Amino acid sequence: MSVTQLKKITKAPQTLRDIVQHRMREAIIAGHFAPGERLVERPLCDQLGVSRTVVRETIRYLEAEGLVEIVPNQGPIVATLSWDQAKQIYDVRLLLEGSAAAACTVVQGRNFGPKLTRALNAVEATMDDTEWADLLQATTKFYELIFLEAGQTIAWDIVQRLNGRISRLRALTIAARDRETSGMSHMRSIHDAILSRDAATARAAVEAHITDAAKTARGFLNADQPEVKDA
Amino acid sequence: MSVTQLKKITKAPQTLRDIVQHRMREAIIAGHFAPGERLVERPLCDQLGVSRTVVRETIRYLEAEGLVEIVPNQGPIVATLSWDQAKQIYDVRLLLEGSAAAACTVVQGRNFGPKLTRALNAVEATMDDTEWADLLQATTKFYELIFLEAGQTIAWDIVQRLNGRISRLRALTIAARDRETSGMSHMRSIHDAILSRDAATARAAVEAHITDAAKTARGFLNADQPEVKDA
DNA sequence: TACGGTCTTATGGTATACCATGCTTTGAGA
DNA sequence: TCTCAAAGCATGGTATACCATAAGACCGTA
Repeated sequence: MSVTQLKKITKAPQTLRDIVQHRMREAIIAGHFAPGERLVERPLCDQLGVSRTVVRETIRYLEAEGLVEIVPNQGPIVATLSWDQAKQIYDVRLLLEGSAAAACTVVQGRNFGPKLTRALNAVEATMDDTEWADLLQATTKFYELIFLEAGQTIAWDIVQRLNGRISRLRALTIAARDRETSGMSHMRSIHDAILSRDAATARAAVEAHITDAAKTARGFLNADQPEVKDA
Repeated sequence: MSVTQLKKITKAPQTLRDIVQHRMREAIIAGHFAPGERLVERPLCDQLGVSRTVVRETIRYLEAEGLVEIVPNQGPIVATLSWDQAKQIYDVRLLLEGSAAAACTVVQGRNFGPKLTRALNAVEATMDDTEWADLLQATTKFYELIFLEAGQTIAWDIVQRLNGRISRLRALTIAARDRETSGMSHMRSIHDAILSRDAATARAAVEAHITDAAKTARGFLNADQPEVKDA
């Protein structure tokens, strides 16, 4: 391949901001920062080895993403998550992912089936991993395939952003192994329904998957912070 | 009310960033900047009378919102909108707004009816205004009531953000007066269905409203930029 | 005249120093 | 021990200097 030359020309203009953004997002999602924890600029600069400008811009971006909140006269903190918010997020995912799966049954191309099957197998393969991040990534890839095949890139962006906000919950639900087996069976149902082009069943399977995850998550979140956030 | 005292204590910690952010967002949404137009930092600093830092952070935020795109090695431009993207946005709105209206039929409080009626009347009142922004705002308020009553604040955030990205289209569709009357009748249907707690009809009315708007928008966008954006 | 290489310039990107403000904490005095 | 003031700290905000790069102008040569 002459990709080498092309790569050189189209060389990744990955800016420092992008790297820092990615790193911080990952750090928050991975739970490296606790929710509510303050994100003090200058220490972050030291840790990351970049200037304040970069950190500040990154924080702005993550604020817009909902991963970071700004406390007036105090600065940025890692966004906290109430059960009410989490429930709303699961509700939106229910709509978007259900719709994507249904659309996918109609518009899927001829080589989509094998790809989806491979993705499902990848999920199953990571099931026994000790590293929960791998399973999370495999699951993400599975859904990404569905959204992209349905041509719903914007909805996928929204879902990904929402997933970032409930990443801690997702990690917790994954840690619950008993749920995983049911999660796996749900995903198999989704896979089968899509390949047999059964829109209604596909949507139902997705909704079952998410409802199940939400139910598991609720237990954790209620135990975590039982107090109700006022309006 | 002792609001005065409270106001003083809780005095708006509105930072410069917030102001600039708001101003620029409004400017883009109002069409003051053309899509694809470059947002050169230093001139913006001069125009707004602020430093580059503020402008840059604002641009990061708007980038995350999807209002601004970054062209590698060139800098930020006002986001462009292809018909495919617009269609996706209308599709997501279809799901979220339909769902909100349906939920609203169930959970609405006793004083919600009058409020919704007032909002509907406000829309009708602005119908003859020359200023399209007023009608847009009244329409927004109408839907906001529905989302908040349904307790779907996150979905409302998403819809608002999406609306920002298709603001030009919304302005154009509003300029088409013939659509407005039908839009008004659609909103009246939504209003009536919600108040009579008829979920299915409410959802259908919302979907009719959006589908209609999308159809009108399509004409404008196809005329605007017929070329297809490559993947 | 046309082509190609170099130089300038404008812009994005980064780093750093500085000031004002508002918490928070700590310490001194009552 | 309690209270209040002052100092420290973190942030918001600003200005500026520096580098890299991309685009365009300019000039020299064929």
